[in-house]
Amino acid sequence: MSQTSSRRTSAKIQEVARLAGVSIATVSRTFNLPEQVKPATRSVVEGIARQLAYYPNRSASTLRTQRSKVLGVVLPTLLNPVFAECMAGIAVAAKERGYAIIHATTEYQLANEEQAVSELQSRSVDGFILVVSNPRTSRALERVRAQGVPYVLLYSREAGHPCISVDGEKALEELIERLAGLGHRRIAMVSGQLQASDRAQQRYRGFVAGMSRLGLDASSLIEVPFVETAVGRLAELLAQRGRPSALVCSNDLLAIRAIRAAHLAGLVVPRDLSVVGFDGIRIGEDMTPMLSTIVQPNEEMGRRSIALVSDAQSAASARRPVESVSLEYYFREGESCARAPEGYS
Amino acid sequence: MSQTSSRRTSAKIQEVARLAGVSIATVSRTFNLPEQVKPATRSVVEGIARQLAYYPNRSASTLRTQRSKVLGVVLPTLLNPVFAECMAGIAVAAKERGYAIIHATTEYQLANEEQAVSELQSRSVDGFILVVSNPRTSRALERVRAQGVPYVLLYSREAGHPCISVDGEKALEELIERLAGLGHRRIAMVSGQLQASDRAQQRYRGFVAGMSRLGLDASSLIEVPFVETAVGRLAELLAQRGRPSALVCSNDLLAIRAIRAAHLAGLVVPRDLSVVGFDGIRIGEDMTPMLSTIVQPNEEMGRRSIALVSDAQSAASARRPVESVSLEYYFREGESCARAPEGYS
DNA sequence: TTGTAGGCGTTATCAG
DNA sequence: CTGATAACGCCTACAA
Repeated sequence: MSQTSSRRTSAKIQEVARLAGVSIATVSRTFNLPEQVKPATRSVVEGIARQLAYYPNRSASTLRTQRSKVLGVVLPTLLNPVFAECMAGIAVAAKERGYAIIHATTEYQLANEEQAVSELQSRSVDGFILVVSNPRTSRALERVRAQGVPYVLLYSREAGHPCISVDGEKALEELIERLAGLGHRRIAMVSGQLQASDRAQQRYRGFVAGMSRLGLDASSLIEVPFVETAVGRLAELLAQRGRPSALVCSNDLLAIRAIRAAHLAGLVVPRDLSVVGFDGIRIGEDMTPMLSTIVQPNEEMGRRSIALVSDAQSAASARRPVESVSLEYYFREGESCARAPEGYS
Repeated sequence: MSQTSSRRTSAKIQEVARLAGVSIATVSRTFNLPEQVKPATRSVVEGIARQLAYYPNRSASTLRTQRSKVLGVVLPTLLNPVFAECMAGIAVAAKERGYAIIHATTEYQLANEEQAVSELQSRSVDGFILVVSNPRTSRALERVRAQGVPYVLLYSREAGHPCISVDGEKALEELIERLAGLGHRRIAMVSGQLQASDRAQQRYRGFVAGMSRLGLDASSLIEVPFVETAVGRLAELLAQRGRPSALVCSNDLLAIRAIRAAHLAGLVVPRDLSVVGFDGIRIGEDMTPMLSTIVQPNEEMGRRSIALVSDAQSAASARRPVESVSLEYYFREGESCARAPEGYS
């Protein structure tokens, strides 16, 4: 009953060594450098270890080797499925490579970025995976570089940093072209605060470029600072005459809200209004109408990020030129995007 | 340029001690037992520490104190927003209390539960927050108890274990009553694999109880083993005559898919079919129709779980009777649930 | 192939 | 209030 099996001796490795008739060094090697241990010895040690349910103490090992086998992940929030999906990919790949993940969310607050990095540094993570607001000005990123551990930026594309992303600018340009092909002329972009995210800026640039190229008015930018308020604000705008026939949203969460706003404004999507998102969150596929969107391989991005930092980890010294990865995106047809209404231009 | 500031001396605490003119013991105390250090000394040390950007090495501290200030979280997946929301709550509360989180997902695979726990144990977490398939048979849970660290079960309700949950059984019973009040007689329950989750079972029991109490046929259980296939399967069923007028889903993700299935079957929700979910994921509020559902306070549940284990942590010895927490749920009206079609019974 | 032993950075005990 | 000093459990030259 009383689980007071208080072993004060501890040092289970000693126990294993004793029972196996070897030194603790050999036990250690059995785990870390098995090939250096005679097979016979090894299997004895392994047997005993299993019996005693012994496994090396990670803190001790970390202290000694200066390697924690923990990676730090900093991202805005897990409440946006795009990051949850990304995290899922990260988790899988990390596990495969023997890393654990400690994450911190910034809630889109710049101040939190730096704090998150500090916290993770104090946990002596071996590397960082970061989704920052803006790589160019990020003090968090500075801190990471100062420390010299490997890192990779997710979703950003910034020369001089290892990034994993898709070309959002190009994607948006193509999207505009597609919409124009469907007869849309009045197209508005809905975005979160542009300055809060270089991803949003990237996509916005594509919007402007695409519109300009077709000679369309690219001035319709609807910035919704707080996602919570997006619906009301959008509904108002959509109720006005002269409203756009298509809404291009900077991310899927906004697109979903835009669809709701349209509904509140008495519009039917996609009959009266086309709405397209960006991110390709899975849940968009289950919605009705199914969300039309530009799909990024979020989980893969997560996986690749682990590959990158963990490779950099091993490479260590050879600080090569920084290798970024640009992945493919694609347009998911969905059902929230259709031909522009007749006589609408 | 070359960041080869290779300090071979390391031991920054020594440096701090030296510059502050004290021993490393005092430096340590300044961080851990500030009240034992003369204010004057303390501020000197703090100043130097800040200058050198010194912070205690966690691994060393963990090794010495046998406390990592890391908590382990095991949950099915982050791709279901219900767990992502929960995790968000966990993260906030953990941060407040100085804990970091390492999580592992099971992907609803029993085998992974135990492996996840082992992995986390090897990372010497100070406690566990678990969302397991079934507390009664969980070997993972056994392992945790064997180790003797504090833990708490999320979403489960099982005597003998500290649990944080809402009363899903009662909630479903009440829901049935509500639907009956709206004229629904043919009500079916849509669930994932029952045996894969005691939460689902709990809710199902409530469904049966509620139906029986009203003298309704409670035999309509639609089990969709793989969520991925839910839509197709449901659409088929909904296309048949004699279909239910209301669908009660064991979770919101299923409800969203049910709505899609209804659409594919040519039905309009809620005019032709009412659909209700369970969980209260936020995104349900942004959908059109807004998801009617039973809302659990997911983030709060996460927060409370941290409170529980971290308190148990400090209490340590006094193993009190196990205190579970049952939180309030509520029905979110939404728009996916309405009066039953005329002449439908 | 295996053993010996120093030290990773802290904390806690015990003196002073 | 402060200092000296053992561990904490492991890894890795270096020796054997």
